[in-house]
Amino acid sequence: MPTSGSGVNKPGAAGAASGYGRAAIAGKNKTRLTIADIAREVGVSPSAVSFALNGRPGVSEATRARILQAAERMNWHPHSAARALGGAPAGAVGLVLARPTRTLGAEPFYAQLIYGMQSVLSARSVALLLQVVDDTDAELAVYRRWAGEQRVDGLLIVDPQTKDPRIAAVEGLGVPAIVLGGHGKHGDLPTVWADDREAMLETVRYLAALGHTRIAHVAGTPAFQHTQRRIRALKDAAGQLGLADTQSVPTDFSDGEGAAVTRRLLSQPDAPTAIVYDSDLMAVAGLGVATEMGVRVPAELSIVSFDDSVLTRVVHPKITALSRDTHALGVQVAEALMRIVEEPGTVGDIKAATPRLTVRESTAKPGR
Amino acid sequence: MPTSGSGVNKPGAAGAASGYGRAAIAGKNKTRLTIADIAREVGVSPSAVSFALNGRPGVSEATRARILQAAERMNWHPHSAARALGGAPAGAVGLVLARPTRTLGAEPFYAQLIYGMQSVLSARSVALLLQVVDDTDAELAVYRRWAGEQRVDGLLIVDPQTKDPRIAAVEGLGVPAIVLGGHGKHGDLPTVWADDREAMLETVRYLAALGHTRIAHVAGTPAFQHTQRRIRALKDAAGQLGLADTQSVPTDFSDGEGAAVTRRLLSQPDAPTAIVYDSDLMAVAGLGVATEMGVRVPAELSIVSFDDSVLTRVVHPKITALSRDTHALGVQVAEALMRIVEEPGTVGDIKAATPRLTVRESTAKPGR
DNA sequence: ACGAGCAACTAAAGCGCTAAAGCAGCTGGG
DNA sequence: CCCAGCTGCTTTAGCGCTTTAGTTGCTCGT
Repeated sequence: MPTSGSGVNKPGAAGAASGYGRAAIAGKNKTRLTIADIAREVGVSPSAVSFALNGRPGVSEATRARILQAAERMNWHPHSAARALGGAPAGAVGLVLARPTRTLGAEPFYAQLIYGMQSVLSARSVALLLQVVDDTDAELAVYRRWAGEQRVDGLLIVDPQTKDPRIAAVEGLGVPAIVLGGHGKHGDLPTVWADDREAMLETVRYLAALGHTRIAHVAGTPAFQHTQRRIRALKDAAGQLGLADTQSVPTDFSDGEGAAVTRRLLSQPDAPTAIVYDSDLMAVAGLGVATEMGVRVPAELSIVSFDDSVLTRVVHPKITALSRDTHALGVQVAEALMRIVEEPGTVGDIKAATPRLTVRESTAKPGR
Repeated sequence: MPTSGSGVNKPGAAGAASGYGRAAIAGKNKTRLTIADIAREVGVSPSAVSFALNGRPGVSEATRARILQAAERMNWHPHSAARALGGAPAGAVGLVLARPTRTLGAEPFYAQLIYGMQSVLSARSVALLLQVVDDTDAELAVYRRWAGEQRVDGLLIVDPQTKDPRIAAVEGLGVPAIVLGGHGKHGDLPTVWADDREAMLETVRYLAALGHTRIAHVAGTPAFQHTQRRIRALKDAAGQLGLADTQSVPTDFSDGEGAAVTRRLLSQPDAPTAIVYDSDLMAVAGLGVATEMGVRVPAELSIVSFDDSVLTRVVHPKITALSRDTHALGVQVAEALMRIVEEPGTVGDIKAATPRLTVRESTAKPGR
């Protein structure tokens, strides 16, 4: 493949079109049902059928009705490739997640997001192309391939980083795209973002009001813009409220690091009395560690999760969390994406609802 | 749309090809890079380029090299639609999940499965089309549409039910498909299945060996074949081992029902001393309820999850689970799917690894 | 009553690619 | 020395659809 040395059209690969062996091509010989079949059935020309099916002028209402009936009766569907070849959109949008595949899967966030997107996409019969890759380079290669193959009409870029090479690359490809969670530099691509800063401020204010002064933040990957925003917000809040003893510890978002960092924090001489976790999975892992170490939650330790899902509700005590409706976020993102595909240039940055603090059972006045 | 009354080609819809508004079609006027451009560049005919790029005979090695270089230099990618139109495979496989979208997302199973599949699919540059719908009717409609539109080369059917209308429907469509978890009637479609029965038997034997006699099973949806197999296995095991007091309680797999059923079970006069949950999410929810009710795990109640993921490991006590490598299962499924796409008829039923009991901290001799 | 104008259609071209058929120029066996 | 049989290419057709450019056969205004 021209892109990056390995791929579809390797010289030696003996002509595997899109990754299958050659044998596959032989397969289908059962001729498809085409527009011409309908035309024959109804007794008109193929173009008349096309007009009718697409609601375009050029056929009488009577003929149109007969054609539509015939199409329905014969269970005809337009061949997506044929349409796309004529310049029509591909009818699909793409999402690439760049993570080592084994560690993903436990985070409900993307799953929720995708399901939310689906409720918009399904309604419009737009397909979602999903790909999970290892790193950003592979992600870029997928974007280039999809763009070149004209497979997608739009892209969703997630987890924008502080200096994100994907933005410029995708802009260069000319594929409409939405950035999720960017609010800084993200080129000319519109973003759907949430006010992490405000959410963090609210959380810290609440914890401070309860009487906590030693607040720790088990953060995510510092490369992510939203992680940065949260770290900065905590620092600012600490300054405003006069909390001397706050800290943000970066992790890779995994439950393992979440647990390890918690263990470390709780072993310190001046252990924090409250911990804010950047993901619900890490919060649950942290709770597990606390339980295991005999640190009572919330009596001795308050826990807040910066993401909410069933996870925070199935454990005991139920975890206080910054909840946002991820499903609704997915809807919002998908709608923005549809919009930018249909009418490029009409979409600006969109601020999603700010995550709100849902107080459950894991937070209380600092004990002892 | 011909299929079921609502869809792409509604008469009044003014010709929205694949769901976008008409405006979208006007968009792209920047002409694509085509095979002809490469041909011109190199000074050969388009077909020579096609031969070269596909590794077919008909060009000299020297010319082939020049063409490949030019293609790479110009960053050319084949237009997927054009290829597909010529009869080549679509380069995509489809997966439909039929669940109310809001309740999904917390179950790591599908996410893990998908990520596992990706490691096979990505390597072959085969895309995954994902759609989440509400019910089986909608699922069938998606299959019909995808087949009609020639969007996918293969399908993965998950959660086979006792009398599953999808099997016959998909067979009728003539699209290669793999059934995940079927092991009963699933037509002529091959299945990748795990031996739930053996897993359940092993679990019950283990619990019985510990001394448990009152064993409850918080099952999933009875319509699913695998749920049925587990229920039957428990009954059989109870018979063999002389356990009088076992029961299976069906649920909808949600954490809510899992918690509710647990609460009910633990409130009975002769409460079970061990509970087997059909999903890790329900197991965690059950553990939460036990903790909340002051029932000590594992001292007073042993808990086993019939599915394993981070969830079972982040809580405290860590939950004993029937673990299988879902990621590996995804790999296996994707490989089977690729195989059946390439060479239909060569794939038989495949038995995946039997889930093995991973004993952690949530099981012990019945206490008091 | 006659051409302009329109409605309702058909014919044909083209999207980018693959594949079958065609066609030069060479080699080599009888 | 001639032509079968290569190799290495080009030409052409065709995938299923949309779309533009016709082509009928009307109606209508004057």
